[in-house]
Amino acid sequence: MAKNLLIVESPAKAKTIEKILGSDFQVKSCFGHIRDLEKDDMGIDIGNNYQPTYIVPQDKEKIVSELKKIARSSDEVWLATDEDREGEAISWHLCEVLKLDPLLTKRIVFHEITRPAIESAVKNPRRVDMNLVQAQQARRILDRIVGFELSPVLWRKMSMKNSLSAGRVQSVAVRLIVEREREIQAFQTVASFKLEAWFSAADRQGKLISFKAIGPSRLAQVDDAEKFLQSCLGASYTVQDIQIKPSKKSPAAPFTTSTLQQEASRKLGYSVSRTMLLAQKLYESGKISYMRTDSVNLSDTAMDDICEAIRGSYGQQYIQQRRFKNKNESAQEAHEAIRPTYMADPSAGDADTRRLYELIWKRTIASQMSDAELEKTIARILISTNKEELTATGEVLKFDGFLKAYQEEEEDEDEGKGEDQKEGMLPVLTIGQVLDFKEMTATERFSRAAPRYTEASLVKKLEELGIGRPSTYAPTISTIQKRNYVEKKDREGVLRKYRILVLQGGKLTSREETELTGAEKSKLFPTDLGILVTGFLSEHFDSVMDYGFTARIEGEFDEIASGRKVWNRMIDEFYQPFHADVENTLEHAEKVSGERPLGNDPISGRPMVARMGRYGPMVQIGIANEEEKPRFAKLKANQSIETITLMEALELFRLPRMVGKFEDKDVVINIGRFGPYAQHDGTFYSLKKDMDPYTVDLSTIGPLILEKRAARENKTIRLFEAEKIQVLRGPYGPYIKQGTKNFRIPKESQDAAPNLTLEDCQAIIKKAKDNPPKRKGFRKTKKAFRDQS
DNA sequence: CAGTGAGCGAGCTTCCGCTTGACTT
Repeated sequence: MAKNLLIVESPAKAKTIEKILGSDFQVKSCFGHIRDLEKDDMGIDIGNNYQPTYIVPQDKEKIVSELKKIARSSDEVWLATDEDREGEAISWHLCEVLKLDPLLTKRIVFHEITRPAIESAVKNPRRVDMNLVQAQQARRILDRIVGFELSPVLWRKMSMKNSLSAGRVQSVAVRLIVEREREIQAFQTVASFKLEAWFSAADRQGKLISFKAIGPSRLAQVDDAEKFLQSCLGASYTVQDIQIKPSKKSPAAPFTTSTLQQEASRKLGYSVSRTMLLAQKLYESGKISYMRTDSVNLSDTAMDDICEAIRGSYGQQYIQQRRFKNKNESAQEAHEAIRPTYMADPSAGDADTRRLYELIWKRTIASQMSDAELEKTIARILISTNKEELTATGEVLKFDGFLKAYQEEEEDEDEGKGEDQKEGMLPVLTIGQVLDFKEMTATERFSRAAPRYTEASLVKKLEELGIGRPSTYAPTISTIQKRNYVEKKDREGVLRKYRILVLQGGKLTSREETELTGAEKSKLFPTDLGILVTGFLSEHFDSVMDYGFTARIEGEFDEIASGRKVWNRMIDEFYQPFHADVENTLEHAEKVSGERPLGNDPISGRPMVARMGRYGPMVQIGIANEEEKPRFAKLKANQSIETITLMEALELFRLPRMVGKFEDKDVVINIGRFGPYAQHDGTFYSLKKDMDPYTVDLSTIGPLILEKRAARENKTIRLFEAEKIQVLRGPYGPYIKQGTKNFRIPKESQDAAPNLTLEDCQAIIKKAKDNPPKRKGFRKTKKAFRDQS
């Protein structure tokens, strides 16, 4: 038995550290937080200075009892959780659970898993920092209060039934998307004309190449553009001035969680959750350092390793060591940047994992490489017939530097960027040279609204605002989609006409062309629900919904951490006004349904509205209390309460729809809880994605019925009719169905499913009933509790 | 599980931040 027990958060780290520390230490991991606030009564005694009640969640009981056991038989327990607010709190909870005195227990920290870092940490133990622990406790309690007081307000005041939620992070994330959408809707496109002239001249080898010069400024009206081109009729063009400017580009810092998610999205098209899943695999197999980090720092050993790799792959002249500073104020820097464990390690795993590894490898190596050196040439060209001048710009790469390994992907955030930037080489020009003119064009261009967020650009924005942490970006993005506040969608673009005026061969002509605009891929759109909930929360809880709220309270947490503020006083200052808003809203706010009048139904003359119903967005004909009952119809997936027209709404009432007879029985089409379906002979058949319930006919439904019927028969492996027992093929392999209940077949019998006898099946069912599956979650539900007693 | 949408009221839901597997019908 080892004398010392050392506890870290992550099991993968535990293994590495144990190797470094040798036989004196047994290193175990606690898998993150081991206690959390109880859920009943929020786990906070509001009237008693916000005293928290902590419990060990059910899924942590096992690890806690194991740690207790080992701690008892060890001489000394060392706490080596991460060096940030959460890590400090985990250490304190470990003290509480393992009955250690936080004032006496050794607490050590390191930011990198290297032998020198760990050996020096062990030589310099400190104690648990109770101020920091209290700052974490304040953070935890505030988040619980916000979440558990706001969510119930939504349950009461919103007109839909699903389990709505609100929180400090998720509600602001949704707000960003809702407001971006508003901006885009309100955006007024402005057209202008961009001037470009084409010339040709000889390059160094004497070969003629053509190059472009751009006009002095954009012209607002087509008349202005025409006038300008006209004024250039018969002009000659002379090089007036040439400027040569050296410039350089520097590599980006190594990856943090947020920048990795952004680049993997831009370069590889991965969702943030996919990136994190693959990164986790790489981390667990020892390929990369820890993947949830906000630090751009690299350890000294890593820097040496990287320089060695640069020397080997590119040569000494490509090395330029750099230390990057974090621009982010909210960063806690408990870990290193994300980097390969060993630069010499080749990539491995499946294609997707490999691509992510290579991205990390290249970004890491580039971060320690030389600047790229460029030479920019700017030539001013005079027009003889007017006072304007044109500018031709060329860029030449003198030394590639880090660009040899890695180039950061451009972001398409701002409008107009990119178009004028693709600069190539200019031919050799001399001052006074008269250029060979080919043509001049004025092309109509349009201003663009800010782009919709992608998952990754939303993460970037949240990080800038200091909202959320590396471990929560991906889960937050999932939550707001799962709650149906936000949808990730593609949108087809529309064709738009634009004009081009051309001056060529002494003649001015004009033509019209079309381009695709507004096409979107994997962008985040707010749903009607998201819009409605955000509007409600912003109206009644503006302080929490403020983009600066998190930054402000983080400042207060810092004051608690430095001992200048008492945690429960800070909570009280927040809680009093916040709770008053909650009470006030519960008492006075109207129920919200987002109702929007559409006009009158031309047949019945009754009023029609679009609004949020209990089961989602819908349109309604008539009013509830009238003699004739109202009629209802659900909105289609791509429609919204804010934009649906009377005509579109009337269309929706064409369901349910009889499309004819199949095998002498009626076929009726409708939309139900689980989407569009056909009903035939008492059986339901879900329509496929490409089948439109409003237009589909018997020629599509007939084959669908036959196909689903065949699939159903194919699903049955064995059938014991008398006992109502079936062996069926399911998405997770074969399973047994008795009446309406399903039973899992043990792994060892799965291959033998086609040969299972009735007795085999009954044995499996009996065994399953005797050993009910364990419930997951923090505590047993009340229902499960009742059922037991 | 598949024609809901009012209102009543039982019983339910809900947060953020640390960590990984367990396990699905």
